[in-house]
Amino acid sequence: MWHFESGIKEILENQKSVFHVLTPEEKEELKNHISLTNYRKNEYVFKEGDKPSGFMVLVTGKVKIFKEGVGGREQIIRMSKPMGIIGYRALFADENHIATAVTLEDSMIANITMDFILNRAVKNSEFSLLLLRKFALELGFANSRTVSLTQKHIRGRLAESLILLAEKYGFEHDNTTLKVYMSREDIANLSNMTTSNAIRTLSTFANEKLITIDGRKIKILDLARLDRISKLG
Amino acid sequence: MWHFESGIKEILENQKSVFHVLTPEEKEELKNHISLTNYRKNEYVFKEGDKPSGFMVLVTGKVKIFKEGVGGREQIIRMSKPMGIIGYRALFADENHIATAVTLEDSMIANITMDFILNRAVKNSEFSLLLLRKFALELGFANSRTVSLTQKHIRGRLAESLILLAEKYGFEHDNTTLKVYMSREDIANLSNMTTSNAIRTLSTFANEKLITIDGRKIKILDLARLDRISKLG
DNA sequence: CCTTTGTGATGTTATAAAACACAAAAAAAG
DNA sequence: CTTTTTTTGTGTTTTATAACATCACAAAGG
Repeated sequence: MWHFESGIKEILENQKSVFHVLTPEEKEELKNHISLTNYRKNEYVFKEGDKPSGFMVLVTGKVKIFKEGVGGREQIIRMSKPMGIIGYRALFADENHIATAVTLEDSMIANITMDFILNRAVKNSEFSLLLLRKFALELGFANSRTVSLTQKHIRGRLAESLILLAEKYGFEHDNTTLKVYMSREDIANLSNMTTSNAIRTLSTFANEKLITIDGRKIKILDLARLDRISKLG
Repeated sequence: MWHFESGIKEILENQKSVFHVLTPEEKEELKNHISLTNYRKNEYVFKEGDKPSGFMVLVTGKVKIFKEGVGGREQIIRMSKPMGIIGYRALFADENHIATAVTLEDSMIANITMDFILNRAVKNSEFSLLLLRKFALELGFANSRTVSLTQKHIRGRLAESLILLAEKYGFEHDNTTLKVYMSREDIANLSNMTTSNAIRTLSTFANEKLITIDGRKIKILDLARLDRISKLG
């Protein structure tokens, strides 16, 4: 409802936005093809099976993207942070969404018409290359995750998830508290385990002084050792 | 050693080749940036950690692409067939390879310089869009596989792999024999299970008249039921 | 204020699949 | 043709983790 102007500015100028490589003219035109929407915490952005509405950029907030598996079990396949792009896979594959996006906190999301992306942006080869790079990185991430989630043991998977969250969202000013607050269930869905096992293993990690837990507030005490646990499997 | 000319022609003109969308001039120039190499069965095309040598197209043969996981356990993340592109993820991500490619049979592979791709091909927005589409489809596949491999039980995973192989490589003239001959170990590595369990479960499937096995020759007798087993988990 | 609902915590049991062990058969090498 | 190596097949044991069962506590709602 507010901050819309600064949201547009971010999308156009922020170094981390894919659109910052556009020419001034292209940026000007983009303004006519953008709409911004505010979402409250735990709102659906799109659902598995939905027809994609456009190319989306998360302006502020956090979003989880998950797939529904056997017996409704959710697997979080990606976490998005500001200036991250979402829903673009389905657009370029010309398919419906194969995953669901839900906000983790209040968020603002920009929706850019596919028409603009296809008929303007992609004509700019720097933009194309940047998108190709985004896809390549995400594909690499997905492939690595497949191996981790299938082969690592529970401790390794949880350690990897904690490191992932630390790298993605960073820390609060104390430099140890994870700047993301997820339910145990979400942590479990990110790490391919049951909620009970996420809770149990987090407790074990706390006992081992790798982390401290205070509700949803997680402090990383020993990143090096978490890393070893993750790499070991 | 032979068939090189027809190999080039395939790459330029086959509808399934990404390069068929290039203009005649671009195709002409591409000829100066291609090299063709023959590989024998079970040869490495590239290894995890290698610097990518170029954009590759599998002209003839079959290639498996796998990642090494915990304790050296291999996970096959992709199977490639003629006109499939390989090694492109690392190029666009500007990273070293994160997976290893090995031929399943004698194969011919074209290597196109990245210089040509970046400075010529990507300027053609139809080509860019096609590549973006390839990436989008592969990412969707990877995400779906992550969920299948982590959540489905052994029978479901094996059934899914058999269906995958059938869709990818098709059947011999009898319309039932899979047109791909893999070791039990490879089937296991594709399906995230141990070799023993792949062998055992294949035998079970044969007993249930879902398939017949004769060495590495697998006949699919009841695709519908395999599909149900796969979907059920 | 009490009731309901959601989340977190922990112990117990059940089970799917890995790990292990050993043959037999097939393929490759000498 | 024999020997060696690789691949396939099968039974047994072990183990990691899901499933289940409570319980405690906090938050939300009437």
